Amino acid sequence: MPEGLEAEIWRSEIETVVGRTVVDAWVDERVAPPGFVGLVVGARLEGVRRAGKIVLIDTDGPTIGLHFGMTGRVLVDGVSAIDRLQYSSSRDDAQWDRLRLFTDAAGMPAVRLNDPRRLGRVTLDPDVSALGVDIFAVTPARMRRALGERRQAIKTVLLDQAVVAGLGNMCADEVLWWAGIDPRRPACALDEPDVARLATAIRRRLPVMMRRGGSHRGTLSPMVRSTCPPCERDGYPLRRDTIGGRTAVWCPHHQR
DNA sequence: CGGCATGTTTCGCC
DNA sequence: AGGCGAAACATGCC
Repeated sequence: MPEGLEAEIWRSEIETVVGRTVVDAWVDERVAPPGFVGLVVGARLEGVRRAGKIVLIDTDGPTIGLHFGMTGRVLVDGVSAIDRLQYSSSRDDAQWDRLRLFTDAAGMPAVRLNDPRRLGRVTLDPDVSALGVDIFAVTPARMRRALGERRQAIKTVLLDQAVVAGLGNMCADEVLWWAGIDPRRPACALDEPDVARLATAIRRRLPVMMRRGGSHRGTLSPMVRSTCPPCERDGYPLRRDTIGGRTAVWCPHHQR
């Protein structure tokens, strides 16, 4: 589930608890730095930012970093903003909680990080300086500069968080589909119109997907990814390949 | 049951 | 040096 789009949705949710003070906290110590609870209890939540796929909660103490891995999600005051919007078979199981921040002594957690697969992490003052251009700040010029002369497949380069911060596997396939670019092409082989179409696809499609509920809500939905039906644009059968170790779904007819 | 999964990091081999 | 693939992490789901 979690790519930059989901992180942005959760960032926005967490804004509703800014101003409160953490009166108690619990964390799964396997995914957090030593001493985490002691450092955040008593802290006042002062703001919430996002850097790529990472949510950053600023306090009058340390900044709390939320990293979601493959299956992490956030619930604010007991509600998940995303699960209401999409079919989700995953249940709300407290045994998968990795972080709970309480702002009321006797209430439910204000912020919960719930992550069955436990690939997510909770960090303090995370270093985000190596991240590339954010998904919501992409322009053709920045895209060109970010891609550089890299010879790797464009799909692989798009997933590199130091190039574009916040794109995940599903969104990368989606924007390449919209831009009509073969995911296997070397990034350095893209010409100016290619880069412009790619930047435009990121700028135009990601907000649409986010309004619909996130990375699952593109043309290349999970169902489409698993069944590879005819391409919605031209009817040619979609194809599935492994590129850079990740599954890529694409249309060999219009993506060139 | 076998295989796959929205992510990241590490290790070994060119 | 840098690119690349495989493995590891951990567990639910089809």
